[in-house]
Amino acid sequence: MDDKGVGLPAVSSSDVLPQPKPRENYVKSPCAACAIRPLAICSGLSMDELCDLEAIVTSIQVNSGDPVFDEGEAATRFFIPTSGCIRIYKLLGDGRRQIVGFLFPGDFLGLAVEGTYAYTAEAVVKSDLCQFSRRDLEDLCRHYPALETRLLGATTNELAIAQEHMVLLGRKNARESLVTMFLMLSRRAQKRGEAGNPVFLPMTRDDLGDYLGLTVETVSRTITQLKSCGVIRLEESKLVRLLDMEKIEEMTQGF
Amino acid sequence: MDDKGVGLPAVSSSDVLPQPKPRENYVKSPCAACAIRPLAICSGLSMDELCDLEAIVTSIQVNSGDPVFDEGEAATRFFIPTSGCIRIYKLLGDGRRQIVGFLFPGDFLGLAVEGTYAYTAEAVVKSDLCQFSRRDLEDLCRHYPALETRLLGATTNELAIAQEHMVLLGRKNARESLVTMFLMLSRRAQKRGEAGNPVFLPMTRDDLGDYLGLTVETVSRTITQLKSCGVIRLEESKLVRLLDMEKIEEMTQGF
DNA sequence: AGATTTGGTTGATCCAAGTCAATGTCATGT
DNA sequence: ACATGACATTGACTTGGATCAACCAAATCT
Repeated sequence: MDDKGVGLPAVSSSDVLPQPKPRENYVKSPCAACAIRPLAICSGLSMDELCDLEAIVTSIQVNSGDPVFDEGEAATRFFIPTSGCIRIYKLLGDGRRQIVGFLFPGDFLGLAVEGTYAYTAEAVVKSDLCQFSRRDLEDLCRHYPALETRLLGATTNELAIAQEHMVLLGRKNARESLVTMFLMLSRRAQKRGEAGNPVFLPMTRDDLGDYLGLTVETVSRTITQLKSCGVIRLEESKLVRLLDMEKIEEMTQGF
Repeated sequence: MDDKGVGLPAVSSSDVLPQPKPRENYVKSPCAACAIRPLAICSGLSMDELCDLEAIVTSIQVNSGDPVFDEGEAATRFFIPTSGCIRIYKLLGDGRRQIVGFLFPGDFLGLAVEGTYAYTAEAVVKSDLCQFSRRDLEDLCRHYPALETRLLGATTNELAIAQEHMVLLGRKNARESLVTMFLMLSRRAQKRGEAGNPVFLPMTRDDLGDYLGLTVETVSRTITQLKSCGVIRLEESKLVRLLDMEKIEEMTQGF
């Protein structure tokens, strides 16, 4: 659920939590000064390596609702969000949508199967991303195997999050699912150096539903329910205060 | 869903499909002669590399129902099944179980988060596995970066399968889920050089349910339903003949 | 051969979440 | 200030899959 240092190649989990700097309005910053670098696969690189990385990166900005890439598109680019939030999802033929993940600063985006993206990526809110050409990044991996090790660690981490998500989708009820998601978002925010308690939900109720395998109505009703039994409080529609952590942990683990 | 050549580091998908050799009773074979090597991360290695790999591998056998490792255990070992079938799952506090994957010959097993296994692995049927010490494998990756590239490719592939699984769990109904699973097992069997049409299900109905987020009863009823509408035929209780491929593809894609 | 266990199927009933529909609440533009 | 449209909430009703309970068949044990 929460992202941890990871992988087959032992990645220490010590290099997390940078001093939290404001990172809104980030447009084009040299990697060396990047506030979210300690969170991303580009952490732990030498100055030389960092220069080489800087040489191949460009920065892009996407507005709320804009696509980053579509499922099935040729996977020529690789991204690291530096601000905002990205949703990645897959569609069924009749329009049913399953959101398979939300990405935040320091996560990565763009792994491909058979040369094409396996899902669609869209901005949940206005977001900035570092963009690499896939070829450039492959070349860099060949020079700096440590980069590939970090990539493997990050992918392993994604896989663990995906497995947690499967448990949620397959075996948890609406209450447990929502609470699990709130706790997960809280922990991820903390990893990024943010407060974590009033949990900020950048996405709509509809997005929540499509992430949790529920409908909007059920999401809305279940939030109301969690409020009335004192587990959470809504400070604003998208700002959830976690009140009873004991109960929350318990629900999350399925007791 | 089906496993494809993968990843950021472009892995060709050409080196699949070995001549299908009998691999039951495999006990301790040198890697050079290994029938499933073309399927696994150990494919595409030079003779030198293969020798180094052989030097660190041991072979183990597990009986039906035996554990390979448990969730939370220190992740000291890494495995590649060479025969049989392994289920990996996570449990909730009250015993609810979600199977997050089934592994077949050539797949890999043992990625860790924070140094511990994130799920439990158990044999579905009597199975053989190549076993590596994690440390040895890490060392070998340092010598042969291509090995790590293959590992990244395989992990990326796993992630894509996990995402397909999330769509199934979150957005498909019982009929669609079962059909999707049959098709997936068929395709994976074909990749391994097996026939693929009567699909062999090594696992119990209970396992199917815990993979699909359903109960045994629903699995059983839904199979009966699929039989009576002519989509499949049961040649034996664990041998499913796919009859109407057109309909099957359609159901799988959610139209 | 008979007893026990394990896995699979079927039936009756229930309920959590889905569906359909109305209404509320903002934020934005004119 | 008002119209518009996107998002959120609530209510009434339906339903797919869960639950509870038999029952069956095949494998294993004694």
